[in-house]
Parts: sequence; C-alpha cells; structure tokens
Amino acid sequence: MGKTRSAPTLNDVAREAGVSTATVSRCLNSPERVIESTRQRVLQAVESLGYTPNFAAQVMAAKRSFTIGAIIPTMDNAIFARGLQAFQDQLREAGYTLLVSSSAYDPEAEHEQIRTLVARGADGLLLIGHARRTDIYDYLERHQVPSLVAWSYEPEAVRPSVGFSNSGAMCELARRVLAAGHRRIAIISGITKGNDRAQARVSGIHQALLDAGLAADELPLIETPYEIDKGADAFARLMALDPRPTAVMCGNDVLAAGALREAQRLGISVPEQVSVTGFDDIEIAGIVHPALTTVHVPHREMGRKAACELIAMVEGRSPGKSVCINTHVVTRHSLAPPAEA
Amino acid sequence: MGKTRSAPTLNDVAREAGVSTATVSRCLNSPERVIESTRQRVLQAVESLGYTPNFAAQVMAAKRSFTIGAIIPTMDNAIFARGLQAFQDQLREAGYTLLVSSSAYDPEAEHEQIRTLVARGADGLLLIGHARRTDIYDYLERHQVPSLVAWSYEPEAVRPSVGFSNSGAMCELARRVLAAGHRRIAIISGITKGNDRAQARVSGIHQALLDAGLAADELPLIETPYEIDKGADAFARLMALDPRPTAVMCGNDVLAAGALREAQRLGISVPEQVSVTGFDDIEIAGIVHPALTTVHVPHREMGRKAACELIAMVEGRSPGKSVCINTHVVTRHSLAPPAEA
DNA sequence: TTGTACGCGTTATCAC
DNA sequence: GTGATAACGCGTACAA
Repeated sequence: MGKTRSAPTLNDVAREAGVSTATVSRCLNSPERVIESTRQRVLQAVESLGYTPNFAAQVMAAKRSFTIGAIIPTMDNAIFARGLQAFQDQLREAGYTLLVSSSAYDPEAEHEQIRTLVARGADGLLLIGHARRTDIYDYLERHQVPSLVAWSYEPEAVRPSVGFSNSGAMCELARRVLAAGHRRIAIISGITKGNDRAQARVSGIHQALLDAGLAADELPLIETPYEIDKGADAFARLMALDPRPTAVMCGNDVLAAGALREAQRLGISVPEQVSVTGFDDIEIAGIVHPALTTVHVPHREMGRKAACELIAMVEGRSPGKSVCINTHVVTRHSLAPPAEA
Repeated sequence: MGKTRSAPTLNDVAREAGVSTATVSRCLNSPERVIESTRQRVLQAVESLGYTPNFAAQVMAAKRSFTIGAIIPTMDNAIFARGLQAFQDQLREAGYTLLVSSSAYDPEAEHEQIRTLVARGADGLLLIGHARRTDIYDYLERHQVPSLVAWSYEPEAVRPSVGFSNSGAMCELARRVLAAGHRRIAIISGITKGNDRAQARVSGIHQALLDAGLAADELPLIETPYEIDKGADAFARLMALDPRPTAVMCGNDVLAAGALREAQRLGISVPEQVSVTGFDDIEIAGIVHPALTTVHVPHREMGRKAACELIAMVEGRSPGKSVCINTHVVTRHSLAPPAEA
C-alpha cells in the first residue's frame, strides 16, 4: 500500500507472468490468439500490478487511437450539449473516446484546435458548420484524418455532413409568422461572419418573404452573440423602432429567451403586443413564459447519426455520405396574430 | 498541390533544413538555445513542410503532455458549462489543453475515465466533488498525476479542492425560507448516492431547521435526477401531499425550473400559493417565471482558480491547497411569505 | 552552438 | 502458440 513505485509497463507484466511482451500485448488485443493457460497468468499479472496501457505508446505503435475529436463553437450554453452527449454515447458504444474542445466562435482558434486534435492522433474529427478555409481540409487530407460536418446540411456542399437545413427550417417558421398575419418582422440573428448556420437562418426568413411577394431586404436586423443578455439588449433596441415590429424572429432560443426577459421587463406582453420565435427547441424553450414557438431540432438523433457516419469513415467503410435530419416547427404560445392597429 | 504524401516528421524538417533532428527539436522547444541563422532555416522548413509535432511521440519522450483532464458528471445541462469554460480559458492561457469527459453521474464510469485520461498522459485531473473510492487516489498517486476537486469545499477533506460549501450555502438559503415564515418545507434533491454536493445541500437545509429548533427529519424529500421533467414530476407529487408544503426547496435550478413549469401547468401560483427555490444561479434562474430565488455560485471564478491551482500542482509549485469560494443568496420573486391558512 | 545516439512503451512482422 | 526485434517520432544527455 502507498508504496511509491511508478506505473507498471508491458515489460513489468511480461516479467511477472513469465512471458514475452508480445504475448502480453496479444492477450490484451486479440485474446483468441493466445492459449487459455497463459492468458490466465497474464491477466492475473495485469490485475495484480494494476497495469494500464500507455496510450501515447499505443498510438505511436498502432497509428490508431480510437479517438474522435470534436470542435464546437461553445460549451457555454446548451445549444450543442444534447447533440454532443448523444454523439459521445454512440462513440463509446463503438469503442471510441471523444475529445471535445471549443473555439469560442473564433475561426483561428478552431484551426489551431484542429491541428491540436490531429497531433493528438484523433482518428476523425467532427466539425460544426461548413464555413472555414479550404486549406484546413488539405491539412486534414494530408494527415489522412476524415472529418464530418454537423449541425448543417447543404445539398450543394462537397464535404459530407450530418445536419439539417437551417435555411429551410427557418423559412418554414417564417411562413408561419407570415401566415399569422405579421408584416413588420424584425430579426435578432447570431453573428453571421464565419457562421453558415446563422447566415442560413437569416436567408431562410428572407426566402419566405420573397416567396410571399414581400420585400425582404429592409427588415430590421440586429446581429449579436448568442447570449441571453445580448438578446435582451437587441430586443430593447427593436422595440424602440417606429413603427414597432409585431414579430421578432430570433436566431436561436437563447436570444429568444433574452428577448422574452426584456419584454417582461419593459412591460410588453408577448404574444399580445409582439410575437417572438426561437430556434433549436432546447430545454429553456418550454420553460420560458410564454413558451417559445420554435424549430425543433432532433439533436440526439443528429448526434447519433453523426457518430455512426464518422466511425464508418474512420474505419474505411464509407467515403463520407451526407445525412439530412428533419426538423419541424413547434407551436407554443409566443407566436400569435398581431394586434389590429 | 493535393499531393498525397503523409505527415512530415522531425526528420523531414531536419533534412530539409540541413541540420540534425536535435537542432530542430531545440528550435521548437527552446529557441534561445540555437543561433539566429539556423533557426531561420529551420522555421522556414517547418513552415514549408507544414510540420506539426506528433503529440504521442512528444508525450513518450518528454513524459509531459501539457494536458489537463476533467471529468464532469454531465454535459447535458448548463450546471458545469460556465465553470468549465473558465477553467479551459485559464488553462489555455497557461499553455495547457483541456480534455473533458462526462461520467453521467456513474462512479464506475468516472473511474474508467480517470484511467483513460491518465493513460492519455494527462498531467493533472480535475474531479467534481469528494465522494469516490480512495483506491482511485492511490492509482493517481502511483501514476504521479495530481488531482484537484472542484464544485465542493469541505474544511475537513484531505484532498485539495476549489469550491464552495454546498451545505453552508443551502443552509443560508433555508434560513431565508424560514425567516419568510415557512414551516411546511419540502425538498426536491438530486440523487445523493455518490454525490457529496447533493448530500451537503440536503444536510444544509436540515441544519437550518435544527438551528431554528425545528424537527428536520420529517421533511418531505424526493430524490430525482437533475432533469427538468424530473423536477416537474417531483413537484406534482409534493403538491398532492396533505398538508401541502408552502415552500419547495430544490437541489438545483434545473429541478426548480421543472417545478415552476409544473406549478404553472397545475394552476398553482408561485410564490402566492407555494414558494420555490433553486441553487447555482445558472442562466435559466433569471429567465423562468417567476425568477428564481437561488444561491449564486461564481462559477467562472471557481473555474479560473481551479485552473491556477491545478497548474501549480502539476508544475510542482504547490502541494495542493484548498480554496473556498464564497456564494450568496440571490433574492428574486419565487420566494415569498406563505399565505395565511 | 550543433550532432550522435539512446530510450520512452507499445504493436506488428517475422521466425521458431 | 510464442518470443525476439524492428519500427513509431520525439526529447535529451553527452560528446564534439
């Protein structure tokens, strides 16, 4: 107990069991290739020494790490949490480990983290959205690391992706807003620079307006980071407009939650005086008051499918195919027809 | 372009620059130990080849990875997100990378992940809470991997920790509830098995009652996972009690949010008919209706300080000291005096 | 200041 | 079935 010896190696186990290191390695990796009796002795030795394989050495020798890396824009709110959890669960089931890091929506940071994860021997990478420099893909190719894009599906994209149509989903939601009778619509969007999901969501709204024969380019639009407080600030600014919008469509539920909070603070009742919509259908969407009309994204399904596809790519069973996840509008109470003027 | 060559190694760079591998290595790790002119050539070669050091090889040779591991109970909600983000930011500033994995509140899974992270060469580990088998610490000691506990501070704990007094904070909150005049108090706690924070929060409430000369062991108490829906279910069961509690203290904001949602569904008004409290002061606490009276935990501060301390331990500058973070009660609208019978 | 050479712990290719 | 042994890519004494 408490004896200060350092971590045992394959060699120590081999000596303890009276076999060669090769045999110990086989016992652990392909037990069927070693006879029962010796296996017993080896596993016994492994147990008594408390041996754990050195990962770095394994990677070096096997050129394979059973590790998948994921770089998400932020861990700071729940947007990616659910999908990533499902992604990880599925990976674990297949014997892979997930390494996560967050880029804080900074393309340069993302680039650096990609290099870090590759240097760490990640067998494959999960990336969010399509918007990034193409030389990053060259780098990944050179290092033979397959990558899969998630949270976004674009039919014309070359890279494989498992996601949904951000523009299509938002377009459908905008149609509902229009159908309710709204014409003075304002937008609180996330920062669109370097974020194809945010861009697509805005253009989805524009599309719906065009389809309805309305002008789309003069909608009040505020871009702001995905934070509750920012959503609140933006909402306050929009409410100061004249004429005041009758509906505020938000880039995600976090911004919408901020908008609702500010509405309450300002004494503006939702949806009687102004309607508010979100996107994602994360937990807070059903918690806020009034509950948010939003786009439901099946995050768990997306996470699972992304894991399956990426593993298939890593194991050479797939060249990388794209999967489109279906979303749907969830109707709750934050959207209603506008009050008559 | 697009030529399918594999990743360049130190050797390739050395050949390209016309120097030895040792010189290249020095250029990258201690640039001051190599003369300007050669350094130029080497860095030039590094650049043109697009060289990235192989991490596994670095770890093997240097027995050092500049990597810190963290195992949190869940990524599924925002409880740990903020603190962890700050933890990571601070680590990055010091040149360390964070590896996160989640144990789903399963002690066995946590144990396994600890071994995984150690095998991966983590220089130090961040663990949540004190409750775990002691042989895990033996394992860490043998592998010479310093570990730091966070999200919990217990004066009598042997292990270094950066956290707050869960019992003390909850005791203070309970005092407020008592001071408001409540006597029929019910508790919705997280699962206490293997979770010292959950245990401490419950005992904090008991302490407050004892201090007030009241019986503490007959409080209605429901243990349930930290999920909104579970909080809602538990709240419904408590409201069916006779006599009905006038205040429901929840183990965290997630459970409290569920309770509020259920109250609204049941047509029970908060705080007029029943008061509800939370814990953590995560974002939803200010979003729900009515806004939650809860315990504010300075998660970012905790994350930063944990990072500083753990790095100090890893670098041998500290044997591991404990830091207590101060919390305080945030008074919002979900707590009010009970209605007169 | 720079180069040589060994070791890190494992896997995999051979013989035996 | 099992045992030598050569990689794997890098850091670092030690020598020059």
